[in-house]
Amino acid sequence: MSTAERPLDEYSTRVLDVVDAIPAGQVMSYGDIAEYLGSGGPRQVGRVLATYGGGVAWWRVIHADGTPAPGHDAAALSHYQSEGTPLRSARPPVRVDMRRARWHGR
DNA sequence: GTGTTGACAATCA
DNA sequence: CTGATTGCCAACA
Repeated sequence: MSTAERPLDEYSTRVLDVVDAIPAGQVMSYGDIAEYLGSGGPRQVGRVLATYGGGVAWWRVIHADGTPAPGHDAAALSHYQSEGTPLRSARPPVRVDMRRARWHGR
C-alpha cells in the first residue's frame, strides 16, 4: 500500500479509465470526454487530469481546437511524434489534426 | 452562501 | 493569432 495516491472519486476513475482507453496516435478533447461520460463538463475533466493525470496518457487529452495542455505542449509534442499522431503543426503552437486524430469511444 | 478560479468551448472583434 | 465575452460545472477561500 503505500503509494498514497489521492482519493479517487468514481467520476475521476471514470475519466482516467477513458483516457487510458485512448489508442496511441489518437486523442480526445476535454469536452469529448465529458460528453462521452454523459456528465460533468470539460472543466471537470481538466481538473481530474490536472490532479490525477500523472498515471495516464494525459497528452492524448487536448483542447477542442487541437492544442495540448498549457505548460506541457513540449512534452506532448514528443509523445505525438513518438506515437505518430497526425499533426497540423509540428512546432508551437502545437496543433493536432483533430479531423484524423479525434477518437470516439467505439 | 457568495465570489473567485480553473490542463474548457464557442463566438465575435 | 490575440483578446474579450458568455456558458458550463465543480472545487476552494
